[in-house]
Amino acid sequence: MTRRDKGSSPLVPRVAASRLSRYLRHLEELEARGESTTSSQQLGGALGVTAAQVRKDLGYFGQFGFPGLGYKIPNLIPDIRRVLGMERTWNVALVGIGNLGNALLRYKGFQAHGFRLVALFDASPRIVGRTIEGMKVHAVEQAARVVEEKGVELAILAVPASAAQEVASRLVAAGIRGIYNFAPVNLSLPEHVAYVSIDLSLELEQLAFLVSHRNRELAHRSSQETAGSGP
Amino acid sequence: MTRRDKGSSPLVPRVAASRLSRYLRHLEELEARGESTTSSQQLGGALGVTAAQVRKDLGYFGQFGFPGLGYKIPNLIPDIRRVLGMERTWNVALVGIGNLGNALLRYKGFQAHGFRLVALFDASPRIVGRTIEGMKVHAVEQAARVVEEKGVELAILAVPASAAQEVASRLVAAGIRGIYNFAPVNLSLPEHVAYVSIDLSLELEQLAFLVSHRNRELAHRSSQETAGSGP
DNA sequence: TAGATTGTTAATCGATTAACAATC
DNA sequence: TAGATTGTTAATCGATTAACAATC
Repeated sequence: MTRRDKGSSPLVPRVAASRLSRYLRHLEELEARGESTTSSQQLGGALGVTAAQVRKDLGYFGQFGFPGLGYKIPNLIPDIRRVLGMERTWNVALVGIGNLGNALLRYKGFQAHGFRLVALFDASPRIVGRTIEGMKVHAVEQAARVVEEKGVELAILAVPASAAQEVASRLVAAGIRGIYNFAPVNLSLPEHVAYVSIDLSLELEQLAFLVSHRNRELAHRSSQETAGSGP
Repeated sequence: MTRRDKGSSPLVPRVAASRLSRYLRHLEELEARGESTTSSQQLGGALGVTAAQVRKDLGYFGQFGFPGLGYKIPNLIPDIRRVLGMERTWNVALVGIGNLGNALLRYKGFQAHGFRLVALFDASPRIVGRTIEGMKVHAVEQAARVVEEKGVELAILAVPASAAQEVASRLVAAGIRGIYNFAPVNLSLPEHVAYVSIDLSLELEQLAFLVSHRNRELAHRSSQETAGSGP
């Protein structure tokens, strides 16, 4: 229970970085529309956060704006990219070519955002050795060599829950620096390896929860009136 | 800026419900292993949250435990299921059969968790009318009819960002009650429609951010020693 | 009974919002 | 200059943790 990591986390709230990505998205859109400046007010308004929040979030990383004028979009975009580590391309491996893996493999969204898929891995001997989308599928045992050869930095983990921890450990041993996990398990990883997890079923369950709940609320409200004017 | 919704949100912290899903997962695993009781201590330990957090989260929804004894797994599982609205099956439509949609279509995870895919939609005339996995693909224009006929309650939205808002509005008009959105846009939906959003690229960007950051940290630390013993 | 563990209230912590001096 | 908007400090809000009486 000792709070040893006091110094490593408190500067930047975890959610601030995630909002930064959203700001970036929107700024790119504004730029595409030919806009050249914006303000915390405008940016926040578009994304449903307060102007203060926008300024605070940016403030964690530097001073990017001009009092009285706002933010210059052509400057702010690369500034945020730099902060997010997106001024460069990241080499990514996909591990697990099942249903989900196959989809992610063909998903164009990652490439569009500065990620390059450079290696494929799978456990099944029926798949290992095959070539998919121009890439050879390697056995996970080959991770160390392939990671080295291809300069893989991040791994997308789309293997069954039962295999996830073992595969993750192997990837860590192979020198991977971040894991994007789709398996519904809590991986235990060394501190120096970054970790983002998405549980697709869990999120859908959350939606079911919200729907059930919203019902109860509405049932409650309907004692007054039906379908009030939403904001 | 008027806080009108004071009464609608404060009782249950948004994250508590999401932890509930994780508790449920772990409890199911414990049950499969033949365990019959657990404690907030044990449950929290396994998932990386404090015992107090576990008790608090459950406390939002009722009293499920027995002082001195802990929780009875065969009771707690259905209790949480009920809270989450997972004591029943949900009928789901998949909208958008592109790369991602195709994957989600074949993804077995949802079925395993009480969701049933009952309808497919797409905008492309090349796909509409085809049968995939035993389901006919409908045009989005048919949403109202199909939603009614098949009893669709939730929709998985896997369409391009540019189409997302329009399709979402159509689904809402068709009577859908919740949207699980994979398009990287902020949908604006009426209050009575629940909404969960996942942005796959954004999350990967977060991973890149974490890796970049962790580097800076390590670089900092390495002025003292290389690769200290992590907790 | 003694030991264990809950449910819940109070204390702490962190993140969001408001406010405002600095400044373009 | 006057008006606008930043960066940042202080105030508020909400969520997490600690503590402990109730109770099995």
